[in-house]
Amino acid sequence: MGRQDTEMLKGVLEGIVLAILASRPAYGYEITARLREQGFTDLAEGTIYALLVRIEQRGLVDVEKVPSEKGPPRKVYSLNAQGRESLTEFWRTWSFLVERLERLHDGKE
Amino acid sequence: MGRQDTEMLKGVLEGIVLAILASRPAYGYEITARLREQGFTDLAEGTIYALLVRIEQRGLVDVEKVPSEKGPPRKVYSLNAQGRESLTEFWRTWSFLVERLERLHDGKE
DNA sequence: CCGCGGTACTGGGTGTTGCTATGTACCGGT
DNA sequence: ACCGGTACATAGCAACACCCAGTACCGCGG
Repeated sequence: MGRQDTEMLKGVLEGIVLAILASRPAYGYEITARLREQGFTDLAEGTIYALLVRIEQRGLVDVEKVPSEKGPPRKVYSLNAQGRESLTEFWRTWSFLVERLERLHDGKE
Repeated sequence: MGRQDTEMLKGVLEGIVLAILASRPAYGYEITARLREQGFTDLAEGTIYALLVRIEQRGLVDVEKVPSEKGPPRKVYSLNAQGRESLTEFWRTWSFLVERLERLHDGKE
């Protein structure tokens, strides 16, 4: 992926992470790995950690430190009520965008 | 629209403008007005002008100055070959994103 | 036993982008 | 003569994803 793609991720990536956490709690390293498997091959590791810090500071997630068998303790994030609200809001905005762009793609205006 | 929305526009807005120019040439003031009509109510005027300057510098559009009946001359932008290529690339990335997010929304992973 | 690779998190600095705010300029109607 | 709508330009700001380097913990092979 190139320059344009990384710009397009802005804002969207947060929604993606919230959506992942909505299905079940997860920690940074795991999220990065999963996203890379799912096609975001160039995703930088530091990006996810920074994003997690941000959404934690905004109170969208709860954090629990869990010891790992294979390295330093994991910070497991889980979506709380405010996070679910934010996710709903994200889907609303996302749907709006998708709808607008579909119209543009079909050349309706 | 709020904070999240403006972040989500990043990168996408360029694709939107390219798509608009693909259907027919247009000038900045006109593009801003059209986008506002189509739901991007909070779109700042300066944003479009800055964006047009950028895509011009990257050689994606051709520019022609056309006198207006109601004000200063318009700078009419039209998509050139390179711009069409860039637009195709944009749609490819966009489709990828839409596909990923659809999967997340349907809770498939 | 010691380095090495995999796991896991952290932090500083950079570039791109959209927003805010302000300024310039042209025109017609009152 | 002024005001509002048309039309463009730009300097400064904040947010975000990136790059890069560092820290730390573990098990394994030499």
